[in-house]
Amino acid sequence: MSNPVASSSESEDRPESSTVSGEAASSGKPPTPGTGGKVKKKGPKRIRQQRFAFMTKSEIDHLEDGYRWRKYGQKAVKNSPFPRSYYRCTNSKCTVKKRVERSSTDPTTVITTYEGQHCHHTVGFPRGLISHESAYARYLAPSSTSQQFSYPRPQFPQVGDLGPSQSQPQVISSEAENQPSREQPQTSFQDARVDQGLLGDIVPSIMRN
DNA sequence: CGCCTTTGACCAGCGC
DNA sequence: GCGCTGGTCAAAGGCG
Repeated sequence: MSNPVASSSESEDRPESSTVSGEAASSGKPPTPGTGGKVKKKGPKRIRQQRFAFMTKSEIDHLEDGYRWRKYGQKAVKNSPFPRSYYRCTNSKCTVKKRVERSSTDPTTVITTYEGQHCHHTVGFPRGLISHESAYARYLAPSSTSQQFSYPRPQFPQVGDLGPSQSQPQVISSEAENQPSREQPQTSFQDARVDQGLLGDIVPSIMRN
């Protein structure tokens, strides 16, 4: 069985202590023209933002979540024939970023990683689309999400469990690096609430029919 | 006209 | 010290 979770967790489990987004420095974004130094200027220490990764069985790379995203980059990922896309919330006040990549082991599985938290509400569904990701929009929503998520163990749900129930995102990794004491064995992860609440949002009536 | 997508190049961090 | 990978920015083009 090809358990995409393994591969996905790999990408999230790796020591990317540096691959964090320092919106403070990033937002500074000094033009530094002429010399060609157009790349972002990193601060002395990047602050890890709250990350939230999950997998979704879908053929669509870019899933709607109620927010508007602007693609700002795409890179080929090693060990994966599929490129990774980088999205950023179009809201200038919002620094949330999103990475979308397909599982190399399961082309039908899309791994989405949210970084940061939305400082605004959804803009509705500009494209008239509703997707399962809307559930995660709630996660990122400032009004409904204050708790931090963290998996102390690499025990992620198995997508295979989904079976025919496709289009259901599976939380594969979530961490709140922002927390000074991220060592919270018993996090406030409302499994039940999340599970139920998510499913309710994940599979709206429109999709359940 | 405005917004979004695409592509190339550059830099920083990490590993060997 | 060098090389590789990941991540981000900037410019141009296309579409609505």
